[in-house]
Amino acid sequence: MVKYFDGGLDAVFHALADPNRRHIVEALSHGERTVGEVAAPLSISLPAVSKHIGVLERAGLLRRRRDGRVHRLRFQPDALARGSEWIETHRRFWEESFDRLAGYLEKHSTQRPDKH
Amino acid sequence: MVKYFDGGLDAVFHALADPNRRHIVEALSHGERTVGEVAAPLSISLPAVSKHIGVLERAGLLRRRRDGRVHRLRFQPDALARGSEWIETHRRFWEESFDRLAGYLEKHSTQRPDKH
DNA sequence: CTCATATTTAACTAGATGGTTAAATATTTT
DNA sequence: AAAATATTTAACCATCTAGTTAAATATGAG
Repeated sequence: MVKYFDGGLDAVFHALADPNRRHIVEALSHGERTVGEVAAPLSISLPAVSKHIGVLERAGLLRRRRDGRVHRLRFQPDALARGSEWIETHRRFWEESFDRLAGYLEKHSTQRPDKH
Repeated sequence: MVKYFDGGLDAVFHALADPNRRHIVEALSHGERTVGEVAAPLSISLPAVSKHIGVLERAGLLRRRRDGRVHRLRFQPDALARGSEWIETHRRFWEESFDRLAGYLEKHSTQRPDKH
């Protein structure tokens, strides 16, 4: 199996593919929160939240700081930026293709372009 | 049964969390491709590719057009835009928090803000 | 009609995921 | 020291995933 290194995009997108985990990221996007604070509005058990936090942590989306008996979680925007970059790169490719087609159509406005 | 069936964020991010599927999206970002063309560079069986295409299709990331015995696949950037929007929204929240903190520090430059 | 090509569907499998409850660990409070 | 609080780890389970090979479907070509 040809598994190429992709800079953690698998982990980042996988982490974002769950509504509870996105909810956690949303909570952290407003500031630092403890595990309990982040867990409160979710309708799952604390161990389940703990696992979700682990997934986000391994994906690089949050950082944990132990403060006494609470763990304070902090959003880590760089990992999110990596996901965003991949998406924007491919949206841009598409838009450029679209622009090239538009340009072609402008020059050859009476005929439709070949399919390839 | 298939878990990620609609074009929601779960489905979009889940679809992007696999390198083979991202490779397919990359191929399509350069233009329309058939199933066979998209499958050629991947080191997995055709049925496996067919399933990946189904995942991308259900996530709204591509559209299929039957043309004789080939299926032509077209990238669908709107779904990607939805993923991007979620990411950018939360990066923005974070940056705004950061800006507010910066503004606070500017006004109260001799003291550090409370951790709260 | 028959053969070849393009793609999907079916049936199966090993391993991952997301949830649970119960127990363990670490720290603060009394 | 004992009790309370915050969080993780362990053990378990049902379902989902990503892959496989073999068979089915649909269309095109000779």
